[in-house]
Amino acid sequence: MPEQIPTRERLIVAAMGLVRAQGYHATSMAQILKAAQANSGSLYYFFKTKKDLLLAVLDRYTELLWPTVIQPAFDRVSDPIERIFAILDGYRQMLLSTDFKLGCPIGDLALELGDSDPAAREKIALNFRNWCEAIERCLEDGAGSLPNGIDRAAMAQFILSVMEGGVMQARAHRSIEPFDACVAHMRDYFKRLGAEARGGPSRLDADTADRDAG
Amino acid sequence: MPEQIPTRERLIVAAMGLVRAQGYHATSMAQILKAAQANSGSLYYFFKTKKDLLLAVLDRYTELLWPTVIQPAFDRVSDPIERIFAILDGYRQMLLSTDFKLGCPIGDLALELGDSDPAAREKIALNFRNWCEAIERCLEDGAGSLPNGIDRAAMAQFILSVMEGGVMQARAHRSIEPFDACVAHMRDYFKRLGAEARGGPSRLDADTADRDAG
DNA sequence: GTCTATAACTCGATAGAC
DNA sequence: GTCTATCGAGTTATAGAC
Repeated sequence: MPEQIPTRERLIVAAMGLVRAQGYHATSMAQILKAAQANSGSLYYFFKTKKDLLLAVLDRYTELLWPTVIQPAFDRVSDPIERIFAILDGYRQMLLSTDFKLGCPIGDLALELGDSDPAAREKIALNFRNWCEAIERCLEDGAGSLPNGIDRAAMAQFILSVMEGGVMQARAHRSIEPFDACVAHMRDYFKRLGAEARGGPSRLDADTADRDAG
Repeated sequence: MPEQIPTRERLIVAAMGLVRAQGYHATSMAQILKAAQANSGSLYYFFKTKKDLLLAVLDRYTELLWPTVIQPAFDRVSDPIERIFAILDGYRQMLLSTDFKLGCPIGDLALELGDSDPAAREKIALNFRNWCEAIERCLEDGAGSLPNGIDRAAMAQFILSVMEGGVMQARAHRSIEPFDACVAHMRDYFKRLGAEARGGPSRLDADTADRDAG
């Protein structure tokens, strides 16, 4: 972290890294100061409290979502549904490259903080909403592979939940298997949704129609 | 917490409640002592460190899984697949009854602690494994509603991940909607798996067969 | 097993010079 | 904006009497 970078920026980056690796409460201001090579006076010049620094970190994550999580996946893949799986694969690569030490920083904070700080929870929810919006865009662009009238917002929430749960399980077991199982079932689910989209919307809704077809 | 309950037990129960509500690092030994109406000397007579108390709490969760999470759901419902959804509904009721303040205590600790304490992570993983085993039993008993040769362990992992992710999202948004969206999609997925089980395993694997049927 | 007192340290945050 | 020095409270954990 070279010296020409502004102090405020060094503090945010240092806090981001430490909070992500250790959690919020487990990270001390002293650790952040050391990592940022800054002094206590500077930190409290920019941020009134530790909580305010956390809020700045959460704002930074909001800014970083598209350039670091969404856009790289979109650049690699053009098919709208495959873009969703490219985003998921980004998390997979992170799990592997950090030996399961790092997960989703927003998910970590969501569960550690709960509702203890309403402002932080709001920013966490905003990060989740933005993630879902990116997925919704993919679902919209890939509507041809989905049944008509599907609730894309609910589907995006489902995909986010599967990702967060899969990352949690992979870290807890220090194995990529649970995450891969989640993605595989997600793929299977998409396949079945796609089959309905191609075969007509009423087929799977009625058991009799199903038996007639089979 | 009446006085006739042994001190060691009061300490574990107090720690369970506080850690669940606030997290591990945010909970101090002083808080636990006050809640358990015990003194520092007693606590450190039973538990060498704060971490050891946490391990005892995690052991307690292992003991409580069946009597408090699985069995009540099994008692309410007899259909094997519906038992899975009864377990999920237990988490739904908890979210609502606590106004989204409490989630899954194991999931919370999994993300807060990460791999910072290997012994704790192992016990967390054990709790997840036991949860999955209960689900696997349901999948086994309801095998008639599922495609032949489905990987039940992977499916159970998927269901646990969906639950954990759904609980996280519901708490972050202080709304039951994300959780309900997860359950609804899980139901839809089961419906489609059941349709395949009834209609034959090859139907959804081949696009041509699908178009012929529709 | 339980009690009080406290050690030894770290915490978040502040003061005030520069 | 940055520095050093430090405050007061809170932290985990221990000592030693009972």
